[in-house]
Amino acid sequence: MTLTQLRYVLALARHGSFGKAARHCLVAQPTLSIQIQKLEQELGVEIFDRRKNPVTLTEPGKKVEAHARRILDEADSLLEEFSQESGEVRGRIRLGIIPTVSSYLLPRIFRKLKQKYPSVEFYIHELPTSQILQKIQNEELDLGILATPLNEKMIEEIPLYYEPFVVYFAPEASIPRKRLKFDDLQGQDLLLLGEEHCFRHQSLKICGQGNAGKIECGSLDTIKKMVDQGMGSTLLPLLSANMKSDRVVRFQDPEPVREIGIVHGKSFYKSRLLEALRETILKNIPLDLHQQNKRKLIGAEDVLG
Amino acid sequence: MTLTQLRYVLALARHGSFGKAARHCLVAQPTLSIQIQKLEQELGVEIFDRRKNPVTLTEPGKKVEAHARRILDEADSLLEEFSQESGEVRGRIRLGIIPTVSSYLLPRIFRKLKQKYPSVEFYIHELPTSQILQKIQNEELDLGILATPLNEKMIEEIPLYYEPFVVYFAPEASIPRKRLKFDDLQGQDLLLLGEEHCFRHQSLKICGQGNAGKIECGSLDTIKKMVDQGMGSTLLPLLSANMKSDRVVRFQDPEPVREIGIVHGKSFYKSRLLEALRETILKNIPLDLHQQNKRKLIGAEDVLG
DNA sequence: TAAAAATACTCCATAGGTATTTTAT
DNA sequence: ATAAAATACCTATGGAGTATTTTTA
Repeated sequence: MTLTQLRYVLALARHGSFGKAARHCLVAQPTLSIQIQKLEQELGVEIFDRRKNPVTLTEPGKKVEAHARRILDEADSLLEEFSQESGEVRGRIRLGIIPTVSSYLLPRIFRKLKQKYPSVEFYIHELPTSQILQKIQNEELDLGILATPLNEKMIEEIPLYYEPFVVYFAPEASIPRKRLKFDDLQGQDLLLLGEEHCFRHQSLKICGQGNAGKIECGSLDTIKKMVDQGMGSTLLPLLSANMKSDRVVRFQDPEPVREIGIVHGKSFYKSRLLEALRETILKNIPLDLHQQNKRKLIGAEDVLG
Repeated sequence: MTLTQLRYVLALARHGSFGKAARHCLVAQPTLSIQIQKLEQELGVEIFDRRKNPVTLTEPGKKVEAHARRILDEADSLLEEFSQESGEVRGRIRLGIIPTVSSYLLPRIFRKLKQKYPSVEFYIHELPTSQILQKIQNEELDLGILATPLNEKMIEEIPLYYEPFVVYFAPEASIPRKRLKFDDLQGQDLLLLGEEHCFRHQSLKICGQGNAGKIECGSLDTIKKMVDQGMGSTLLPLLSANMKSDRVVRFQDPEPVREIGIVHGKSFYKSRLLEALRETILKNIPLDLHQQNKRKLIGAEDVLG
């Protein structure tokens, strides 16, 4: 039994599929498969029911998972308390990041990143998805943070988190219920970002092509101000919304979410930097964004901004 | 960080020396050294102060140890709950065991051993130390359980537990105090086992050669009966004594103990069987025999029975 | 017939072993 | 001078990778 195997158990229990769990653990699917098998052999129990989809914990599996969680919580707290990132992380990293993530994610992580990895030079470019991909292939950028999955050959994806779409209502608007149903948006006139933003296209997937408003804005902050002026309502990504406002309303399950991931070219060596970045991000966003859970994934394919 | 490394931390903290800890972990000393170093590197802390003798936990080291204990407790409880000993342990084992251990240890473990490892044939021979060693070298026995350390070349030793010597007083005897001092035995006429028992020689190390009694017995059970008849007092190994009797008295620290260990010839492959046996024994003796702690070790060298 | 898990193999990092040197008492 | 820890070097287990086959919805 190894700590790694236990981490795999948690990941598989969370994500319900060997492939997804493997991607979240930054390993290949067979690696995770084999390690789970080995643990099952050692313990002499089937931990997962592979016939079900998504893959489910068996009854003894639930006990194993509970133990694993306690073990890893304790282990992580030890690593937390000390943990020197041994070989100091250094180097240069050129990062592309889409605007609807950038303004709300970077403030949460930038300071900590700088102080934890002072020997890393960060170059950050706020760009739409299409340009990020292009620059990664030209090796003008090392990493991108954007909405996934893209299913682009030549691009490696690593999922980061799942960000719910929320609705931001105009001051006068009547709010149908505390947790919106999917249909509640039909007929609403929504304020949307311009064509170059993938968030616009994802929003349209949610509310239907019909109600694309006549106004297009350049940034979410502009949109929010216009909503405040009563010019209409809009969809926002959760991290950009003021969740304390009673005009910000979430959806019922299955809540629509977008997946935010890190991408890199095939040539990019899996550096400690990537793991450091990923870790820092996950530590500084609300816990419930870590997993997809029962939420409905609004894909990013074919809607590159 | 691995579970193994954490086990090494606990062992080293317990035993205070890399060599001893390694023996208790069934690995070589450099193996343990290196793993401790690696963990220290990863955590960026000195866990142990190697200048001290015995090796001591540093301040941060104490925190690491506390974490490690919690992690391993949880991990062991998981393994306890399931753990299939995967590749079934099978085979034949010829075990020699000295009489002063045999009668009191075997009843504690034999039933459990049989039911946990039904495919193992146990052959058990109650013999004095010298014969066990001889038969191991002739490959007539696979393992021996006896008092260690022996420092015999050609014989591998693995420590098992540390068994206090206690005094069993005759019914009329006056008992000097609740916890005896080392000197309290001087002048007492002790009943002792015959020459062939190493326990006799160890007893004499404790009470001085002077007071070897005139009576020599063949077994501890005989001795106990004679003590009950008022023929004198004696020393007993803790596991053979009825600790509820108020005529059984322990020593103050540093309490004298004998080390009981498993030995085997160099050719004996380290089988799962050995580990199984060791584990079963440790699980079925009082916890405070597991470590030497502050007790005074009465060696078995030069007093082969 | 796709999508996902399992299998086959190859590779390499590293835990573990033996022999030896260094260090501290 | 002796005992213990560290170091050097080797071996081998097993974690991880890619490519492929098997399975199931």
